[in-house]
Amino acid sequence: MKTNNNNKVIVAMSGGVDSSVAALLLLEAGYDVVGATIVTGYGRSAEQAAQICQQLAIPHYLIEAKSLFQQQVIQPFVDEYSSGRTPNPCVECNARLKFPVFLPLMTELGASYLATGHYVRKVSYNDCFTLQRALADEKDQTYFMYKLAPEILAKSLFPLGEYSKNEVRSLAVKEGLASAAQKDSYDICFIEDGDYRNCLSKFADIKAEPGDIIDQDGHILGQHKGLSHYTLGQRKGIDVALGYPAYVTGINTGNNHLILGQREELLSQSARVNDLRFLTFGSLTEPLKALVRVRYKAEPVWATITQEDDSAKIDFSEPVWAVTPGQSAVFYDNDILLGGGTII
RNA sequence: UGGGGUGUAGCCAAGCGGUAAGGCAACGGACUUUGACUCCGUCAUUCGUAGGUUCGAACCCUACCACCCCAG
Repeated sequence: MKTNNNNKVIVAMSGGVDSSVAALLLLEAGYDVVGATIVTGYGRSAEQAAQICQQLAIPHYLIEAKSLFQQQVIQPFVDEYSSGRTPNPCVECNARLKFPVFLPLMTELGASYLATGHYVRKVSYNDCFTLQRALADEKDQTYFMYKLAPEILAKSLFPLGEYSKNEVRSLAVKEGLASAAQKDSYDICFIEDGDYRNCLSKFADIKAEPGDIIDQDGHILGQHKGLSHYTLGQRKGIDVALGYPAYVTGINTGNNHLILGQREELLSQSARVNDLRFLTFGSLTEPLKALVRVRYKAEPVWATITQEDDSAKIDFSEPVWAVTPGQSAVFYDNDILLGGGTII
């Protein structure tokens, strides 16, 4: 193994501002910085990342991961939609691809650390490493990171945790980095035109099978374009005018029905999750009271989490809107990430 | 066929002689490292058609057309 006090760090470089500045900050802090970019075949090309590395005078490596990406991210994404759930590919990508894929290179180069441009802070809690929400709370990305393996988290560095987006951007400008003016990336990275629906059929032979749109009482309101076009709580794109805003309240793959209803019908007092993960302890021997976020950018809600094997029941202290199977429920102690699970 | 009713944007719908509310949907934008939600903006020179009355009509009159209901 490498010496424990070497300060070689691999920075995951996307070519955007955030990862560029992460590399910059580590250089300034005296780390031995190496840049590396994952090639998935989607999203930004590696060219800009290479250019940034050149500017920073650091080596740049490419990591080929096309088929791994297909297998670990895209396929599960498609499968989830096929079964009427709504996947969160970023959570899976972080856990299964974005971080693990660097491990071989770390070994090869003898690097001690892996750094990314995520807005999160690594902290110790209960003698474990976990994440604290970013100082700039509105940019926080801990929601997407709860499935990170502890051994990977132990080696990770997140230089941007204390910075605001504006600070990061002005650092890039000040340094004259090529990414300084780069527009932020939004939406799923492998969806090119911003609409996942158009791509679903390209990725796999997912059958867009039209069917009935019905209300609570079974009245037919219209025709849907295939259940994978919809998610719980969706209002837009249904093309049904009821006189009041209508939301997707149910997706029934059994009879291929899309169920519409009023907003209030989507409130739930509890939820179940599986694939339970805790970063700060093994498992729950007694119910845990914690703040729970049911989606990225949602007000956290106090809840009681009761573990049952690999799954858990979550009882909310107040009704939560549109708890959606396939999405993640993430647990916090104030701003400390405790863990999470996939809503079923 | 006789009697009654209704025809306003994609859907629902106000308007009742003074120069087209609103809701839903749709579209555009903002927000956003998931899907969503939310927010902002846009959306009938024209009221089934053709005439007529009037200074002026979606609103009154006439005819025609369409649809609905009740009679048969």
